[in-house]
Formats: sequence, structure tokens, C-alpha cells
Amino acid sequence: MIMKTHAPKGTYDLLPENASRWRYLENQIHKIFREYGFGEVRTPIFEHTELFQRGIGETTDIVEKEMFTFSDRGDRSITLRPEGTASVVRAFIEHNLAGPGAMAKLYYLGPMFRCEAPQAGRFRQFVQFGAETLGSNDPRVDAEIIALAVNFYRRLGIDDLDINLNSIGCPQCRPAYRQRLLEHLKPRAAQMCPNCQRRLERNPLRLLDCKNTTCQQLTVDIPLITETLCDDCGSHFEKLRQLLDSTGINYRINPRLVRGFDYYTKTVFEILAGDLGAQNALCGGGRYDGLVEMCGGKPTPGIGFAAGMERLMMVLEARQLLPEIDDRPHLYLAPLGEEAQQIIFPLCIRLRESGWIVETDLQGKSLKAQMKVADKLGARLTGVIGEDEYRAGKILMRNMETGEQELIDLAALDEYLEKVLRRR
RNA sequence: GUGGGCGUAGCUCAGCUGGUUAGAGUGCCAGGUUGUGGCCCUGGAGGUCGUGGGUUCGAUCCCCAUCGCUCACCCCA
Repeated sequence: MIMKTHAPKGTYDLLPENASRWRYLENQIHKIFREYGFGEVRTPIFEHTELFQRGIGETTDIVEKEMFTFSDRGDRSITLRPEGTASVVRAFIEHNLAGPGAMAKLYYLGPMFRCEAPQAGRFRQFVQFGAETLGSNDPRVDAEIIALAVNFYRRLGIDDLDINLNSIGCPQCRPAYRQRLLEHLKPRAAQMCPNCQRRLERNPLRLLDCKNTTCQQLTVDIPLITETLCDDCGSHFEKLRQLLDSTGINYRINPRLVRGFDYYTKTVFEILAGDLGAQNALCGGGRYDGLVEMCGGKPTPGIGFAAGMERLMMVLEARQLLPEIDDRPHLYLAPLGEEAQQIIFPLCIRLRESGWIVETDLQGKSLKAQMKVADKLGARLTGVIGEDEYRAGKILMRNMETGEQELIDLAALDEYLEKVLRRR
């Protein structure tokens, strides 16, 4: 039996260099959610399978074939979460956050799991962040969520966002639209791609965003959902558009935008970035006024979005929008010999405790080799203690940039560091 | 699930129509001053050529299978 020495398909290791970039992004995420008044929730990474079956929809691709599902020892069916909304809604119901007139603004950030074929920007374990606003059907809530997402990407320097907006109606008006759509499309079924033929009965709305060119041509003259919304949905959509206009967000109405989960009502949106390749959606979301009730809570309107971290990272990398993160040591301490090591080890620990980034040799390397390491690490200063310095109670400080050296009293080291360095 | 591309050193890749001990760059280690980095020079370590089979006097190279990675379809963040 040979150990497998590679991470499972569709997973990856984040190594120190990249992990610090992730930390930067995570900080930006926490920051904007705080500013917009969202509180963080951390739900379990696995849930009862039933939650996703009911929440996301039995007939969605995710539930049908992409979930990591297994039985625990008590023979309960457990599933690694494939998305975040269902868990947040579950927690919202479980902790009774839906008091009369109460609203909850929640966000999450963490790994999700879907067992699909990995490719660029798509993994089996991937990180999503997202937000959910529960308890208000006011279009201002929709606009707030969209503005938050848009401004987040803008802040990071992505300024050519393609913001797609649509309304897919509600249980009042969608069935009628669905019917009209069927009437138009059924006679043309023979010309459709096999996929769309299958979808025709089950979810005809999905035909609208088929990428097959002949399918697209078949639907050029179909009635648009935005023209058949009921009064409630229509005015909701109209108000949302006014609100977005008032905040200077330049979206575009895309009547073909439909989404993969069953729970959406009214508003749906997607934010795309051009240079992402096939997986070009940075985030997507929408309103789900029936979901809380479907999951066993009191009827509560809600809206949210989910965003992919890996994809965002790809865009930021490609456009060089990630800041240089300076983790270089302020000081490298180079001991020569046993006695110097005994001085330097506690010194190193003490200086770190006062806020300096300090590195030292732990292998007993030669001075030459230690200088090399200090250089490679990018240390600003290197402090050498050999036999001479040890006897004299001194330390030889070398400026790695200029090469200048000066011998100072060990007792005056703190003062010296304060003078020539600045903490990061 | 379907289709394309690719598996040679830690990393990025050469390896001409199959021919001796498989190479380069980079990284790593050591040396070129007795206690001093970057540039330069020298040396060294490191490879079951993804795996298994086949063809052949002989396979990293050709054929088959298999595994892995990757891109795309589908779907999605």
C-alpha cells in the first residue's frame, strides 16, 4: 500500500507566499461587510443532506450529482456544504433571528464542496464568501446587496465590471410566463440541442441562457419576462433600478439571466469579469422570498449573493492588483559559536516580543551562509555576534542595503533599532 | 459524463526520423580569505524519463492500456 502523496482531485494547498495574499483579500472582505453592517456567521462545513435537498432544489445539478454525501456512524445522511445560503438560513431559523419586524444582515466566508470536474477557476473544494439579508422585501435591500458587491470589486481595482440584472418574477407571475414561453418554444423543440430539449419541460427558463448558437436564435423573438411581471414584481424591479441609478452603478438589464437554484424570486444578478475565461462569473445572487418558509421557518423574505475567491484571485493576479506584502525580517541575527548562540537566542525572542520581525540561524551555519540567508530573506539589518563581540558585550550591525557596519553596545540595541527601523 | 492537450531533476523546460554513463536554466549545498550577502567562477547532491505491457538487437522517443494533471463542453461562484 503506497501512500498517495498528492492532494485529492480538485483541491490545492495554499503555501505561505499565496496564503498571505489570501489573508489580504479576507481582510478586505471583513472590512467591507463591517462597513455595510453585516455580521459574520460561521456555520458547520457539513449539514444534514436534507437541508440542501430542500433548500437548493431536488432537481438542480448540484443536488442531483455534485454533492459530497456520506453516512455518519449513526447512519445519518451528511453532506459537505455545496453553497452557503442554505446553512445561513438554517442558522437564522434555528436561533430565531426572525423576531417581529426583525432583520438580519449576515455574511460568511469559507470552503464549499462540489464534486464536479475541475478546470480553470473551478475546484472541488473552493472558497466562497457571500451575504444574506433576511426580513425585508424592500428593494433598498436588493440595492444594498448589489452595491456592496460592486463596490467591493471596484475597491480592489476591478473597474470594468459587467453587472447583469434581471427579475424572474414570483409564484404569482412566473407560471404564466413559463406557459407563454412553452407555447413559443415547443414547436421549435426539434431544432434545439439535446440539453434544451430535456430542459424544455422541467425548467424552460433555463433555455434563455443556453450558449448553443442555434438555441439562441430560436429564442431571439420570445416574450421577455420583464414585460410580463405582475404589478408587485414590476414595481419592485422598477424601484431597484432607480436605486441603483442613484448610486451610480452602471448595470445592464439582461432578460436572459436566469440562475441555477430553484429558490430565486424577483431580483437576480450576476457580476462578470471579462478575463476569467469560461468561468467568468465573479459573483451571483438574487432574492429568495420563499426559501425561509421552505426550510421550516416563518415566511421571511431574503436576498443574498455568493462570490468565488479563487476566481477573484485569478483576476487580481492577472491584472496585478495585489499589493506587495512585506513580510521581510527587520533583523537577522547571526551568531558565531556556542557562546554567541546562547546570547542571541533569547535576544531574538525578546525582540520579537517588542514587535520586530526577527530571524536567526537555527542550523549552525557559517557566517557566510548566514549572510546569504539574511540576504535571501530580505532582512534590513544583520546583527553579528562572534567571539570578539561576545567578549566586548557588543553586536556588529550591518545595513544590508548599504553594506555599512557599526559596532554597538548590546545594551543599546533596542535604542538603535528604534532609530533606524520602523515597525510594520 | 463527453472531448482535446500534457506527464523527463524541487521549479520551468530541452532531448533531432528509437542508439552508449539522460541535459540546460533556476533553486539547493559547498568552495574561491582567517568572521561578511548580492555579481562572477568552480565543484556537488538531486531523476524508477507517471505506471504496466507490447514492438525491437536496443524505447524518454513508436503502439496499447492504465493512472494523474490540465483545458473545454455541461453546470456553476
